[in-house]
Amino acid sequence: MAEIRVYNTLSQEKEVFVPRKPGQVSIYVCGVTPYSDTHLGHARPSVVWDVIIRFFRWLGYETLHVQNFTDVDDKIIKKAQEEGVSALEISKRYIAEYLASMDALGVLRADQYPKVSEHIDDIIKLVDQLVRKEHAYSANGDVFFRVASFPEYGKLSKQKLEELRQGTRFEVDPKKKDAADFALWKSAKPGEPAWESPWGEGRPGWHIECSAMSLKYLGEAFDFHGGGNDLIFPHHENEIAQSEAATGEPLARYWVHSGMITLKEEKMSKSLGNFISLKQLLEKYPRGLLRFYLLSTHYRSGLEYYEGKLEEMGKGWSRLNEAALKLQEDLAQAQGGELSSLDQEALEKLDTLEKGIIDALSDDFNTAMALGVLFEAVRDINSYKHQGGYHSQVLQKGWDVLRLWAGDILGVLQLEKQQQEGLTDSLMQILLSLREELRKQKNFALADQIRDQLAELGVVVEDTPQGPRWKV
RNA sequence: GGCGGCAUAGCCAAGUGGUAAGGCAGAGCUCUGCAAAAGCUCCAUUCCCCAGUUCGAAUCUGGGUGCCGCCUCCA
Repeated sequence: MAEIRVYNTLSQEKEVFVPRKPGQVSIYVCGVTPYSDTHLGHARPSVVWDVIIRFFRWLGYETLHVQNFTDVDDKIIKKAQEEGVSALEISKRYIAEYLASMDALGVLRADQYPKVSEHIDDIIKLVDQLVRKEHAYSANGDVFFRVASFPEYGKLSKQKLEELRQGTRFEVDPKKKDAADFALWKSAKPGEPAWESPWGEGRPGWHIECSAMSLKYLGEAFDFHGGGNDLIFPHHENEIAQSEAATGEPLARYWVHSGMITLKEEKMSKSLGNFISLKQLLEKYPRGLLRFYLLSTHYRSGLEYYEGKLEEMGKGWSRLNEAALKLQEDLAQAQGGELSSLDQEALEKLDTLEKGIIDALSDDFNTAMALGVLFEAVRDINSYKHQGGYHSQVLQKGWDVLRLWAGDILGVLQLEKQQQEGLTDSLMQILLSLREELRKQKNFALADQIRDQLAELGVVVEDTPQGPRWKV
């Protein structure tokens, strides 16, 4: 089994991955607060973790993937009040929207999607435990985490407690004993969702849900905790404090954070109002291209989005996709027989390249490099065919490599023709065979007219030695 | 102000001590009725700047400069 190296935000170094339990990988990825449409920024961690999980499975690991929905939150409540519906109704709507978008992106479903609203008891128990251990205190129905009681506070974000106290830009809640303390439980305000608790009616603060739910579904010291790097502070820092103060065990072994998507060099976010809706992108671009774009840069780097970016990337992507598509067609006509030196050489190259892909993904999930190697494979395969190679073993190997890595693991291929009924296919067959007849009769004027008019509809016809192909 | 990160060709982007992957764009050629697709060749003596360590640095150290993120809800 290949050695996996992972950059751990906690140690700020690449570390060799050693699972908590041999052969098993446990993963908690912070999900979304469902109060508005899913945007491109949300797609990044989802697709990155999708690839990581697919890769681990290919390596033979059993994976357990938990992703939460923070469905009790100020923004949801506000939205609900604006629309005059219940908070639950809002979160339900946007959870469905989120899952539909992720399905459309080809992201595998998590094993569990725990919601705050369904884990109030677990949260209360955890808060209570922290209060008993004097890591937390109640004040007029609120409960705060006593940051000073956890000496390692700041270890993830590399913040010093003193700096944090000074850096507070907001008015400090006078009920807090320390400016850096944070709420575990908030007392109920009129008209807001509230639950009974030992401290009176109220609801959980942000952060505590992830501690409670990750503990419940994954236990202590699970393998990976992930999310966008904007969650490092305060969210993940506070999770660590809560969980580790309560259990005395590490929360997670490896902290993996993905970079932000920026728009005009500014972070894409709901609060800035500069987000690109995922739903809109999915209507406009193929799923495979979207994933190709998201995976074209290392997951920790920032990724710029701008109008026309997908079009630019589309040219490269379609070369990769077309190569796979053609290979699939070629397989039907492939020939067997003895392997020539050309065949032999091609097989060896493909073998080396496949190892390169595995190495790239093993080294901190370097999808950008894996894609680079896949392009080399495409060039080699095309070149092989250009030289007259047609051996089934080689074509099969090429197809296997592309299908597995570009297809099954990275998920950037789009092999099915998009939005295309069987009827269109049949009609195109008729049209193209007629055009072939015209070309045989050297009636190029008419043949070109057909091709040009199809092009106007967005249908591209290519005349190849194996006959005409078409694509949208 | 504190913390973290980044700076590689016109653009996107790998590369963490051994002499610059890959993609797009561009130039030439092959194939082709023409086109498209595909292939071949070319396209960074050089990696923001300045010092240093080293036989050797894009890669390590120190100092600049610029940009991004976090410190407030955020993927």
